[in-house]
Amino acid sequence: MTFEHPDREDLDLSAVLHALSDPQRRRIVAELAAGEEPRPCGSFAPGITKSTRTHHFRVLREAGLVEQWKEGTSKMSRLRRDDIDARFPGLLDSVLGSKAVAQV
Amino acid sequence: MTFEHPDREDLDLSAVLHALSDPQRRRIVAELAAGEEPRPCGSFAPGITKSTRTHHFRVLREAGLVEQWKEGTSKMSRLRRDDIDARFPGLLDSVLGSKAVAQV
DNA sequence: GGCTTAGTTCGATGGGCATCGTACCACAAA
DNA sequence: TTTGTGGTACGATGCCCATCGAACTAAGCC
Repeated sequence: MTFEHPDREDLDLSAVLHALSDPQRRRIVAELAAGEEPRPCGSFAPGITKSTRTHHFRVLREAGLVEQWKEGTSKMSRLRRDDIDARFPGLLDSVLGSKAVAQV
Repeated sequence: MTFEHPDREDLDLSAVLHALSDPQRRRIVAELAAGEEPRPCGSFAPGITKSTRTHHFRVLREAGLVEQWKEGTSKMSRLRRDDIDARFPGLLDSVLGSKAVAQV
């Protein structure tokens, strides 16, 4: 089963910035950017409820920041860095920059 | 009369990203970045009400994106590009990049 | 078939936000 | 001093959002 992922050309800057404006989501994105292995959703953002996590991942996915797919019983996530970089060059790097991430 | 402007060290990434996630505010920021002369608030974002414009400028000011001061009967605004660039290098440039601005 | 594990869905809650209109304030010009 | 102009304050409206718990689903394992 797949989910709706916006095409690269359809990425909306407002949606991306809004998705990145939440500290929890920014933390997820930072973790995804750090370790390059796709990981199940459950291994992110400890301390928040499952349903809240589901919500955050949907926001990230619908903004086009992450790609998700099912693998067995868990759901994997990958950062769509290439697409984001193509549409908004430098944005992800600046948001994930050292000072910025420290502020998560 | 002055207004509360956050210090450079107190700039909050979440607040900045949230402020930039609104198309109207992004348009204001883009106009401020384009013409380097400070301009009165009223000359921005035609088509929205005065009160809405006041609201947007307050969000931008409290996020630390613009500096404002009174000059006679009007209120001038200036983009705090130096502070933003110092805290979040590359962020403003990527948000105001050609593709990005075209999407405003 | 049952149990477990990983996520989703749903409803609720509390809060914030973008927008508006109207009333108000401060300053300047006539 | 009166009038106009640029901007603020306030209240209302309608919407969206972050968070939670509880009930549910789907996939694997015993």
